[in-house]
Amino acid sequence: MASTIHDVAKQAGVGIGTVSSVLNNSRPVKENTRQKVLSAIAELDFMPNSSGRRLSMGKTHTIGVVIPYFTIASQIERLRGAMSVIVESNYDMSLFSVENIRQRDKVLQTVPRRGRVDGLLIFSLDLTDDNLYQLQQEKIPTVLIETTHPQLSHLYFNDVAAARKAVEYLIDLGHRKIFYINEDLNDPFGSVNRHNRYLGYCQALQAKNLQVYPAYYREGWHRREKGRLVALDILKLPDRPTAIFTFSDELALGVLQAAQELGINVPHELSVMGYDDIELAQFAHLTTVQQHLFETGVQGVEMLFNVIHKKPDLPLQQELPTDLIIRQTTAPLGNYKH
Amino acid sequence: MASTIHDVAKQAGVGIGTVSSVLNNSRPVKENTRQKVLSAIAELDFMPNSSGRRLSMGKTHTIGVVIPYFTIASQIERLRGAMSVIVESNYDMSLFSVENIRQRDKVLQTVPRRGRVDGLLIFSLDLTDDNLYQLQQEKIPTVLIETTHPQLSHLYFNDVAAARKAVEYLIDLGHRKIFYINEDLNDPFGSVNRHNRYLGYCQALQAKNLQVYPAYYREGWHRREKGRLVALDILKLPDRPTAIFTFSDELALGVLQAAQELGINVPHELSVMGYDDIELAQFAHLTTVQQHLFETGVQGVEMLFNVIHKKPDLPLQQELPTDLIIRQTTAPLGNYKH
DNA sequence: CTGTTAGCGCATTCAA
DNA sequence: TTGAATGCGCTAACAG
Repeated sequence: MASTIHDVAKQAGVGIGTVSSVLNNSRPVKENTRQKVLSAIAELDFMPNSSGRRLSMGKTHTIGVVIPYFTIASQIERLRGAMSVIVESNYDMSLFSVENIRQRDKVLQTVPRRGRVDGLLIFSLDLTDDNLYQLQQEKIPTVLIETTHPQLSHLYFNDVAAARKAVEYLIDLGHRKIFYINEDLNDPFGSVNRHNRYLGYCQALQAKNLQVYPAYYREGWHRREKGRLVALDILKLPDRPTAIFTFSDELALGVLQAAQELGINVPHELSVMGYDDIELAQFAHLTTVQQHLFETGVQGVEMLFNVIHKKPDLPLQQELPTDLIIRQTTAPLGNYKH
Repeated sequence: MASTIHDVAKQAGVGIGTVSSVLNNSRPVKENTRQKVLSAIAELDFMPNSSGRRLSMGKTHTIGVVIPYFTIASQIERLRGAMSVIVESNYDMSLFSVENIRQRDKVLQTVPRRGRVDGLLIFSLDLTDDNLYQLQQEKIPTVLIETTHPQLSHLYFNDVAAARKAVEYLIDLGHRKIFYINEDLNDPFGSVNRHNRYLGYCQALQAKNLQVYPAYYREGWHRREKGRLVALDILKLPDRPTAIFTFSDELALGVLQAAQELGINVPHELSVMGYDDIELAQFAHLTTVQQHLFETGVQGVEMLFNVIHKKPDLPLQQELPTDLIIRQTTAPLGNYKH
């Protein structure tokens, strides 16, 4: 049915080696025979079978992208960035969504095999020793995004510094009662950045000689609704905060919703600071920490191509910048009486 | 390096045929030898090479998903739905983003080949005759979503009826000056649904004995910003509309933004009706036509599996329901004076 | 410059 | 019940 390299060879009256040479420019071919081959290819509408080529070359020309919590807007933004590079290369993108530990372990022990993908881009997943062992076994080029690992190439953010800068900004506005709503520290996929952002929060307070009150620390899940519920709780306190910093924009959007429901004016009665700068953040005029999500995806793929083609001895590591984006959910303390 | 079926056979002291039989349960194996094979597999941490299996079986166990305008929220929602099914099957998902005609033609003439994917899921793309020809040539199972084609399986919406219902709702609220902001009718990827929704708009007016004014028809692009610009234009008219219906939620969000800038109260001075029900629509309390985006992705993959496994003679076709979601951007006319 | 051949790793048929 | 041989379509080494 679909024609093969043999059909082309026969049609052109040459051997299959010559056809292959024309296809891949792998060795010089006399112009005359090249033309014969090319027209045979055109007549038969031939295109080399991908499976055959994969097996023969031992390459898949496929990049696997592993994404936890595919429902999160920030992950989609990164994916878009990664896609924009891959679509212009001659690689395919295979997508693996991971929503729980079972799926993570299944993906991490079946996907990184020769013959499956040439390289792996892993988003926001702290790897277990078992996971790492699997990767090392097969020597599959791997790049981590938004996580670090001493033995793997990665692209990471300085979460401590970024969170610290954000909270210092709130302090400089005059705020003293600043709550932090974190994501679950027991997340199955790891919580290094959760720890780090909290650390940044603490460092900011200490740098300004303010005390860290454990009572100002709360945890939500990564859904907007959770942020709303936690905020409703906090904002009903007799001595409620004048500012809330959250682990993610999703949580912050929930906080905004809660404030609206309680008739609390943002930013005059309450400042809200998010983290991520997802598309919705702009719509909600949310002050937040920008992660350059799209750009991260782009650079992740570029780093992965580097690892695949240049096979560096040591893992590549690169820190990415973050920026504070001031919008309209933060304001100086005391501008407003209620 | 990575072990092969031969290594396993040697380790277990059997032939490779036996190992293959154990792996695929393709023929009975004596329990004793099965155990020997299984423990050899465990010892060597063997997993069959995907490329070898693909070539031998002539199947890729990969579903290709083609998505135009990967930046659009509604497409992501559908993708999530599709992913939720594929991740639990033993298929991989290969993603192909298509942002322009060049990319569309490249993808549609290189991807649907044997050895590349076993099936193709195509979102929101009106196919050209050339595109169709490519698909037919290779007989690759294909399912279209949000487009129709007599010769291909597809999942579609009754855009005419849905738009009509939406506009009739506005009319029933008392509105008479109802603008429609469409997307570009010259979109390179096709405009059947753009035509259909406009048709529904016209039908609604005619059914209520109202006239269709060409002046009430505008076009934007699919970005929010475009919706905003068009709306700014419309809302400054001396005889501005009391209601605006848009092709997409993105456009509607732009309209809301414009109204806010001009100090026009929604819904009391202006009703706004979107289309899609993306996640943001809920956040913006936008009245809209729900497309069940996630569910569409789910059903698309299920239909594709049907086509792949049962090879029906005729293309499968299924109409999907749409619902009007009333939120807070529409209100009866005349409740408010300005 | 080009035709032939030997694998790549597997599933499967044919013998035994 | 099992081992050996064949072929999937291709690339690359080998030989001319």
